[in-house]
Amino acid sequence: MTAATVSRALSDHPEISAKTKDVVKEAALRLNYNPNRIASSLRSGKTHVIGVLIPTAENAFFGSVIHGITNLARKQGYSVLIHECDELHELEVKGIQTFIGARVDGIIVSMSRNTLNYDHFLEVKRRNIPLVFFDRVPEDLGMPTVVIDGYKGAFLATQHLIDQGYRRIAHISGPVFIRTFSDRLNGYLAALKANNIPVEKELIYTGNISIESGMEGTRHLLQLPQPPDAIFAAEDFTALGILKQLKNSRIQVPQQFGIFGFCNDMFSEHTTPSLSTMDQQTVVMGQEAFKLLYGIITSDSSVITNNRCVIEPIPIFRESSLKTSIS
Amino acid sequence: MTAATVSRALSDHPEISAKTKDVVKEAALRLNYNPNRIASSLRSGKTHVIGVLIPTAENAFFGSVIHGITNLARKQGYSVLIHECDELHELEVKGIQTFIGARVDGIIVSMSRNTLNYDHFLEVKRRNIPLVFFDRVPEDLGMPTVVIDGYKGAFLATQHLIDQGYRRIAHISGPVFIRTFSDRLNGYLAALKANNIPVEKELIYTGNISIESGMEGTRHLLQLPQPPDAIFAAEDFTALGILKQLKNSRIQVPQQFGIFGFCNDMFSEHTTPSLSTMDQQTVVMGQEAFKLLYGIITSDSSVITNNRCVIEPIPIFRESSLKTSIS
DNA sequence: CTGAAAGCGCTTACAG
DNA sequence: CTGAAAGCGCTTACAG
Repeated sequence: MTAATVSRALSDHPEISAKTKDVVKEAALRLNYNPNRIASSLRSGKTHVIGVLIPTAENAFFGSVIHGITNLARKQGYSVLIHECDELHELEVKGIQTFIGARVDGIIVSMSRNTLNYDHFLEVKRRNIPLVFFDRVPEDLGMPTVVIDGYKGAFLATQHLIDQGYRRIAHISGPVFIRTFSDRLNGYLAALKANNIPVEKELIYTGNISIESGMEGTRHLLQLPQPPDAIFAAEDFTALGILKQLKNSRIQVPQQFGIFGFCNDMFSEHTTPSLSTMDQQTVVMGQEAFKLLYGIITSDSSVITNNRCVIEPIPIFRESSLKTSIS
Repeated sequence: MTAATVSRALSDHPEISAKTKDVVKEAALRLNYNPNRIASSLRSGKTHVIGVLIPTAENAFFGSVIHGITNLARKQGYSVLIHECDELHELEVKGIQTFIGARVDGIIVSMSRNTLNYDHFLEVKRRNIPLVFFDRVPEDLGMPTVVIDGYKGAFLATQHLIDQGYRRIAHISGPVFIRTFSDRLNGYLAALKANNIPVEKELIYTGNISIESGMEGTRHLLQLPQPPDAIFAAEDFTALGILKQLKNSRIQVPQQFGIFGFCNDMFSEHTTPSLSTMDQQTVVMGQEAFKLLYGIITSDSSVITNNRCVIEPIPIFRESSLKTSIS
């Protein structure tokens, strides 16, 4: 029996007899034979490895997305290479080069905050390596992406605060040059408009995604001539800062003041009061990213129609915004 | 110029002239040449890939350790393959087989809770693939491990509660058949002894690492004839449950009751009051695991002397245990 | 249904 | 200092 026959038997080649397959498989098991995937990859041109490039694994969001990706990947026989860029464009480029060197079958990326130059992604495209982005996606590159509907999430959050009877609703945003945060700002603005509430520019504070900026923004908003009685925060750390500052100022949440966050971070259900927020379905996001990539890898045609997946945000109503259920 | 010369020039082989190297490197850059690492691996027998096997990436602890591993690995030119076992022994075995098939240069493992059979690890050893464990390590396999000093952490936490003036200190443990939790239980017992405090069995409640079991344990302890006035919890979710139950029972923390947790989970600094806990230096743990593995990979001798790395726990004193600074 | 042969793209011992 | 040749362990088109 030759290596060719063994190879075919182990991969269930249709032209091999059942008897031969049995003999080969039994022997493989007995001898603890573990095929060399490196050799297989070199010959077949398929590595069954995908690369995942993220800012950092030290972050519940990305950890959760990785979980979604690897779980589905394993079921389809793919292994996952992880690279972190630590928000450095240079390391992002290096990660892509490593993936190309490893001849991965596809790449999933969430960009560094500091990436403005897309040459490395264009190089991936030039080499016809399937590429999917999630959450932090490049604009106008026409590449497949998975994102959360931040506009809708912000709209729903703001509408909820209005429905709960809050009258002046402020927004503490993140850096709005980032699409993620401008989307949420726009959703907030749209909800005000839909309720015929005039937009007041002084009620919009630009923060930087941190507890400190949440506190700072709150102090700023509270000393306005007409302070707000609720804040929609662009993400949960900001919301936590708002909560801390209101406690310092002895303002009751949610009775006197409402808070709504975004992200459903680990801690948000454990604060006192617990934080209302938008869940981003992070595991689903990872799964959808892999599905999109897998679809491209396995499609013979290079034309992918549905190349944009939008995840629904799920409102999580907790104590910080439920005025009516308390009063 | 032959492929051999190019290969040598690119890897800075000492026998190649500087001029040739320059020519080759310039051309490589100009043509966007990216060497095929698969072919290189097949020939050289080194993949420069390590495998990391964890229960799940959807957990801040493991995400943080991965961060520590990948950061150091990248600096040494290694890529990281991730596999999750979802606490299933079967998937753990599959992950090891995948790593062997991928011919990784080394493997880092934190075991599934349900792993009792070590055959897959012995197979790794038999194939002389360097293997390092962290946190959840097998007993008596004599393999290199990185663990936190849970005994010491528990001792320090208990001593701190005593020093703060708490008189009856209970312990809500995790499943004590797991070494991690028996170590912490023993550290608690040792601290009591060191202070001549008699051990009372009814003050030790066995929980299951959850908010619910923290609450349940607290209810149980509070209805004792002589209830405790402080609890050292084996980990932070349990500590959070304790806090929630004490709030329900209108018991003031830390004035009437002290709480000390373990792990320094994301949420623990954001509860009200914030939770005192033991930080596990998770990033350092990942770094040490990689260092240990790298040492084995690069050592010519297979004799590794220091094959056990013990990480110091760092006490984080927060509101839930600081009675004296308040009164 | 199975075998013989070529080849994936590198690296490296050997020769000069 | 550089080249020619072999070979890593598979897969696959071709032949029978």
